Amino acid sequence: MDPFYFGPDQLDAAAVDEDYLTSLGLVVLSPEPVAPLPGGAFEAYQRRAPALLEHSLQTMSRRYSGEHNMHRRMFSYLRRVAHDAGAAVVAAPAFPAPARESVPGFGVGTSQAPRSSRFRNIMRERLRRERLSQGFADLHALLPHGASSKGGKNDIVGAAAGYVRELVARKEQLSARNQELLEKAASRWKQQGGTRSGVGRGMVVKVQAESQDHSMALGAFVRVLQRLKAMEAGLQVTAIRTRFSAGGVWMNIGVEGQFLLSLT
Amino acid sequence: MDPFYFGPDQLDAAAVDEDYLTSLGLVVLSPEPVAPLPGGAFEAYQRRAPALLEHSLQTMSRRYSGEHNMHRRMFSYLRRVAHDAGAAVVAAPAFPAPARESVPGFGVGTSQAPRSSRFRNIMRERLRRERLSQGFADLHALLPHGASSKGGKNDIVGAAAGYVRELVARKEQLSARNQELLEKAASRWKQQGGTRSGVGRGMVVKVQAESQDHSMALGAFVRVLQRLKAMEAGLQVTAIRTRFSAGGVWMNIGVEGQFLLSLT
DNA sequence: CATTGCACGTGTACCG
DNA sequence: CGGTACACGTGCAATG
Repeated sequence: MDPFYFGPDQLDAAAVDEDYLTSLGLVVLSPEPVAPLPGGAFEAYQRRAPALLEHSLQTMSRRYSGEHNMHRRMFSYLRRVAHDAGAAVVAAPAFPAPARESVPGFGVGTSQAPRSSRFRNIMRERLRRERLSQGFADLHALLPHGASSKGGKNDIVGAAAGYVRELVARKEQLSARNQELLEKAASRWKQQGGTRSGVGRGMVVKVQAESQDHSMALGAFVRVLQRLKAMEAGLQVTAIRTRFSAGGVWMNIGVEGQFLLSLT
Repeated sequence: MDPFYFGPDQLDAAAVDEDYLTSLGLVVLSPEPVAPLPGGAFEAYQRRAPALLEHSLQTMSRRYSGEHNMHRRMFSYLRRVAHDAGAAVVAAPAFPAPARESVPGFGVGTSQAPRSSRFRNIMRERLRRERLSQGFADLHALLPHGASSKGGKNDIVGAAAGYVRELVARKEQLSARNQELLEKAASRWKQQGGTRSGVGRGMVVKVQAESQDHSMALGAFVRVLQRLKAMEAGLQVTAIRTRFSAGGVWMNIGVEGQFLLSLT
């Protein structure tokens, strides 16, 4: 009776939304109140194993095992209180939202027929949200740990966009370099012979190192050779002579062609 | 008066939520009803130009210019109807949701003080959602047109995850191939490496190439030297002797220590 | 009809 | 206290 209080449970209030309540994880069985278990919100997108497949239906929606049920218990509690204590103007406007069946035209009649549709809508929406969060978790899992540090949906999409941009750029650059390399290799093979460069004559580049650490000297030589090789234009290495001795190491490189070597 | 109907406009209902109404784009001025303009939901993530920057604050929230205002007009209409016709039990539970100020404890008193806070909360939430949709649009913009075809948030995150996976895989594969190419660019090479592992002490590693391209030979030698240098454990290079001739090039490397060289 | 998807406003938790 | 972020239930549009 008394249809005031905007009536959160305008129906019998006993077994009104039994399916809804069960959907909240508040089954009537289990007298013990499920244990609080606050669990923190969402647990920071717990990065589940890659799980390349099988995220279809099986282990889905298990993350929300004992999670936000505190909300739900509170909701149920509020609803029950609003029903029990006749007074108490607790204006809880949109908790499970009465709105008997989205029939704004007229209020009476047609009371118990469609009730299950609403419940299924709720469940569908919840599942949709859960799936989306799952997708977020998956996406967050395979982002570099540096980016998307805040672990929020917004940050995740931003970081994903940036990461995709970076990956595409890297991929294109790598592909270009690969193609260039391939092309150069094919081109070089045909371009034999022209070792006789015009103005430049042969000369010898000498590199010496006093350190006794052969490894470091090797590193230096590798760097010099890389530099030399990087100057692809009209430069030919004709000989390399290296000696590692106790007091140091030296390296003579014979080259032909004009070049300008600036060892920083 | 009459605090029943859960009171969507429990206050004076004249200039109750003037800021809220203006936020809905329903300013009192403009007698013409703003024109319907359904506009479709979200316009399928209209892929705005890349806009690498400047999506900070300027042109933001302009996408919702004349968009869902139909909803809002309906909302306002419903609220006005609920206020005018005193009866009419139109249970509109959560439209702008009365809940005078989230003060569930007691209903009377403290009526007009905090009203703006709720409005700012609404605006903040709306802006957050809008930002997230913006991120979705950005992310969707740089996905391959084939994937994420359905243009839904869920599909977008899924497609983004798949795309990232594919990009990473492609990148690694490309990098590996690049390295392999660099290593084996001229597959004509006869890399005869002295892969004498065992407990050997001093020995000579011989590398020969038949190509006349000195640059490629240099690259190969650089790589060999890098490999050698990378084996820091108990390995010493004692001498390097290289000769570049017309018919090819060879390189002898004297090493000491046990090692295991596997030139793939 | 039923289903999918989205935006909305709200309540709550966490952080300065 | 205000700020941010999330999940929630709901209404509405569009698609079968």
